[in-house]
Amino acid sequence: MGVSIKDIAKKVNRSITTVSRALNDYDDVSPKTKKLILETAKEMGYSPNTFAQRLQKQITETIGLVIPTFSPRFSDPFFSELLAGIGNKSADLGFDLLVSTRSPGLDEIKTYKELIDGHRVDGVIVVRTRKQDARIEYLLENKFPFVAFGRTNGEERFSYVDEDGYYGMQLIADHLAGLNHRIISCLTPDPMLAFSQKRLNGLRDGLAKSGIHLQEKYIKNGDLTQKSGYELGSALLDLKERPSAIVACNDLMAFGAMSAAQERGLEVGKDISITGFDDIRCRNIHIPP
Amino acid sequence: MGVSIKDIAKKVNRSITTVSRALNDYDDVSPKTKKLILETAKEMGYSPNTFAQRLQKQITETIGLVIPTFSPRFSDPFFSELLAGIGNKSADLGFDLLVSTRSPGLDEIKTYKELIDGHRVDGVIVVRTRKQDARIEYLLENKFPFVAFGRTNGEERFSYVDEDGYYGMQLIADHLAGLNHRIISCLTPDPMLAFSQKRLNGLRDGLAKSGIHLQEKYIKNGDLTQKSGYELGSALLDLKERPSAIVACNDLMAFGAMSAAQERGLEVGKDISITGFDDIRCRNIHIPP
DNA sequence: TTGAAAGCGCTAACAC
DNA sequence: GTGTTAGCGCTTTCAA
Repeated sequence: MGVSIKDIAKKVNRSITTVSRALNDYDDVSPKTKKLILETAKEMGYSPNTFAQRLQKQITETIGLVIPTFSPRFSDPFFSELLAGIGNKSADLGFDLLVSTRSPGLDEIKTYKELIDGHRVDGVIVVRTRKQDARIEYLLENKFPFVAFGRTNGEERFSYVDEDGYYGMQLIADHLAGLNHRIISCLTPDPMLAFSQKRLNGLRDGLAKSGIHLQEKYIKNGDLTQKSGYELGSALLDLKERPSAIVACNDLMAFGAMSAAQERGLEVGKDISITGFDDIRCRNIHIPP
Repeated sequence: MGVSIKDIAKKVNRSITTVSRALNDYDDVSPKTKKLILETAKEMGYSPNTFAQRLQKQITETIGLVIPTFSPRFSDPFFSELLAGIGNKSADLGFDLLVSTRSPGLDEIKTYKELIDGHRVDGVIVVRTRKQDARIEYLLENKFPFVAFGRTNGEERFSYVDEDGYYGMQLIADHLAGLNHRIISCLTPDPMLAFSQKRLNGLRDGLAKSGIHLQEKYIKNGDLTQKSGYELGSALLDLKERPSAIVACNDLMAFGAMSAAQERGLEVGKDISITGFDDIRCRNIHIPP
């Protein structure tokens, strides 16, 4: 094990109390002693035992993040950036980030239980909020601090960060209506995800304002991957009555749909309109001519 | 705070020692007492304070993972799957996974220092090994347990998990030579990455066996992204003497190069050969006709 | 300005 | 089989 305040205390001939105070920059330590202690500490390569500190202070300085892995959304660049953002900010604030990856279901809830009951984290971040979210129910029941990325279905009993998918989709609807599209299709994610319905509703309502009806058969559920976008896009484009616009609920599916269109000799942006949602980095290479 | 063994001890009228022993399933506790204690514990919703346990046992049951974020390799599906694999396995083994995201450089090393000196982790996983790797030097110097994903430059002073990129590229070289390609190009990642050189050497040596010389001007450094593959691929395809094959060091760059080829009216798999490396999931949608 | 002592929740020698 | 005691490394009253 490493150097402890006890070792420092012995070396400088002071009590561990004084050492602790000096180290924590209390002002009831003489400048001289403080200086001596600080120097000795550095010299001896001291660094505090996190667990001892946390046990004593009864806090963890740790944020929990359980990543749901069931759909490949996990490997979405959007998600990676989210993780990087959370990771960097946590580190900057001096918080540890405790990450688990679990598939939705019992194991997932069990992981939350362990984090909470074992006092391992001060709070958690819930990502990929679902319409009916067992994780959130559990946290709410246990009055445990958390922030969700995405709202659940209209409820606001907790803190969240979210984008306005409903409004965003309306903008898209307006844009497409302005381009005189009549048959418009939509690629949605797993309907269980909270943002799925919001975006779909936004599109539906937005189109309705322009007198366009979004037909059920032109709505396809995918899993947010490029592959899914390609497959569903292909299916849509092979319909007798082909849609003239494809609205994808995320960028990755939009890319997939673009591939499908190109494969059929369609020029994206001219013969067909395809929209995404996220603004991920690699979009540039897919900008239509 | 939650229930402690003290609370249980009081309730069942036993010493905390006995409670601790019962909870840890020692066999010097009478079955009756053990049963009573276990039931009471469950009833009271007891779960051990992880920090107290760790402080006492002097272990952390935690693995550290510092993700380098400087290049977008981070949002590579390949990398996401790696993370999911590490995350799931850690959880299964009862280990916490402490994740930081830092750009290579001083902050990164500082983060390692903090993890190690603060006794926060039992060991770390080093990912995206570099040819000259300050992280590994630091860990080696401090004799701290770690495993690297990828070897450094030929050295084997530590444990690692790695693929045989040299051999893999030779297979590719053989394949391309068999297709009678003469001008072959290569898209590499940042040369600072350990696997970069291995793969390039494998390709170079493999081609040499078939009497093909891999020319320097046909080797382009990118950053492993699709965008990078697109840009470098475009540059290569716009050369007067256009290569008939593009060997990308990862799948994402290969996809980018494919887009570049398609944009120029080339049919991938017929007019030009393009190879990747990784076997990421979404590859399917890019299978040439 | 400093130190002694208690205690965070737990485990583990050592007695009885 | 059970309890007493010490101690992991640290912070924080309370006295001096």
